[in-house]
Amino acid sequence: MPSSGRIPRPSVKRLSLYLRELESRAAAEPQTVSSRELGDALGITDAQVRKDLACFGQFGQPGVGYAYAELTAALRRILGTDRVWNSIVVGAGNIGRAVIKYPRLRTKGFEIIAAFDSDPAIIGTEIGGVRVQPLTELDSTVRTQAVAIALLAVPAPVAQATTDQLVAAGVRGILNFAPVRLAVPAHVSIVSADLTIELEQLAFRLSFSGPEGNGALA
Amino acid sequence: MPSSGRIPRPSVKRLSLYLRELESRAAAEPQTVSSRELGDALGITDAQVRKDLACFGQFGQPGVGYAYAELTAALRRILGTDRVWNSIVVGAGNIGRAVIKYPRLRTKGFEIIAAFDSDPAIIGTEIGGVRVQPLTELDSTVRTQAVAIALLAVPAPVAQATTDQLVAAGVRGILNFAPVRLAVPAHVSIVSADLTIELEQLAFRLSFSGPEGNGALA
DNA sequence: CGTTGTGAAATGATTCACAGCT
DNA sequence: AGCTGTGAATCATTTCACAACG
Repeated sequence: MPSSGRIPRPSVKRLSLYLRELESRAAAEPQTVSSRELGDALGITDAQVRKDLACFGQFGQPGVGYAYAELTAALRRILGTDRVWNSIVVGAGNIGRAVIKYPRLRTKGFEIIAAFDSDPAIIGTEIGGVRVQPLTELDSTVRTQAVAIALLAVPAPVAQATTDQLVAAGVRGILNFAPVRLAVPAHVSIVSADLTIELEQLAFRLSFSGPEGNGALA
Repeated sequence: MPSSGRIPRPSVKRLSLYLRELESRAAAEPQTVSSRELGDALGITDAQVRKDLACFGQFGQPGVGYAYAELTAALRRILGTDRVWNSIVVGAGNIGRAVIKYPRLRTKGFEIIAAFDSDPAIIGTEIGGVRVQPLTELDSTVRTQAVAIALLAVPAPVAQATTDQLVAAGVRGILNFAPVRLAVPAHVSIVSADLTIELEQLAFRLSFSGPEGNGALA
C-alpha cells in the first residue's frame, strides 16, 4: 500500500518536472534512473526526489534505481494524465488561438474538443481543426461531452461571469489566463497563468539582485 | 530604513497579486486599504499581507491602513515595474505571436521592441507593430537597445542553443515557454511558463480529490 | 476603536544520515 | 559498492497575539 500521508504542494509541481525530464530522454537510454540523476537534471537534491516519490508509493529498487518505463507510467497515473481529458478553450482571441493550436496539449492527453467566443465574426470559423461555437452552446457541449477542464482566455472584465457559466455547466478545473482572481466553489480547482505576474517576478529579480548588487532572496 | 532581512520567494509572488488587486480597483474608491481587505480579496490572512510588506519597509498607518496611491507606487518600485524594460520575443510561432500582441505587457512597462525567428517566410513581416528579424541580428539589437528581458517561445529542441545566444548577447532575464529546463549562468534569471505543467497540476487535483473523494493536499 | 508592525509559536518543507536491500 | 526509503534534524514560511499608534 502506498504511503498516504500529507502531500506537499511543491512535490506535485516537481512530479510534473520529473515526468517532463523522463519524457525528454530517448527511451533507448539506460533502462534505469537514480534519484541522484533526476535531481541533478532538475537542480534539486536526490533526497528531495525520493521523498516526493515516497508520497505515492515505492517505485525504486535499492542498489539499482527507478525503472524508466515504470516510473514514467506511475507519474502519469499519479498526475492523472494516463487518460484523456476533454477540454474546451473559452475566448478565441490571441491567447485562445495560440492555446488551441499548441500541439503539446494533445500529446499530453488534453483534448480540445471545442472553442467558444462571443464575437459573431469568428463564431463558426475553425481554428486548428476546432470549431468556434457561440457561448450559448457552452452548457450543452460541456454536459454531453463530459468536459472537465476549461482553458479560460477571455478579457478580464468578463472572466468571473464566464467562470460562473463554466461552473454551472459542470466544469471542475479551470486554467485561467485572465489577470483576475476567480471565485469558485470548493469542488472546482483553479490554476492561474497570468503572464504579467511571471514577468514581474523576473523584473524583481533583475532590479533587486542587479543594480544594488545584493541578492537577498531567501 | 526598510527592514532588509531575508525575503521569502512566496512573498514576492504575492506582491504581484497585491499590485494586481489594487490596480483592478477604481482609483476613485476609498483612499485607503487595510491588510484585512487585501487579504480577503486574495484568500490569505491579514498577517501575511503585513509580513510581506514589512520585508520592504513601513507603508501603513496604524488605525488607518495603507494609502492606495502610495502602496501602489511602492509595489511598482519594489517589483521594478516603475520603469520600462526593453524586451524581445524570440520565436514567432503561435505562442510568440500571441505574446507580441498581448496588450497588457506594454501597459505594465514591458516594451516588445523586436521579434526574432529563423523562418525566412516570416522574417521581415510585422506582427502587432513589431518587425520580425533574423536571429543573426539578435546580438546587435540586444546590445544597441539595452534589452534585458527575452520571452523565449522557440521549439524545445532549440531552446537551449537559443538561450546561449541570448545570454551571450547580454540578456539577463528569460521567460521560458518551452518545456525544458534551461542551463544559464548565475547572473541570469529564468522564469518558466510551461502550459502543460500547469494543466498537469489541474489534472492531478481533479483525479486526486475527485473520484477517490479524499483531498489530502497539504 | 481599528489597524499596523513584529517577536514568538506553530506549521510546513527540505536536507541529513543511515538502516537495509540488491 | 550503489541505491532506496525514511525517521530525525534543520530550515523556511505562516499564523498568532499583542504592544504601540492614530
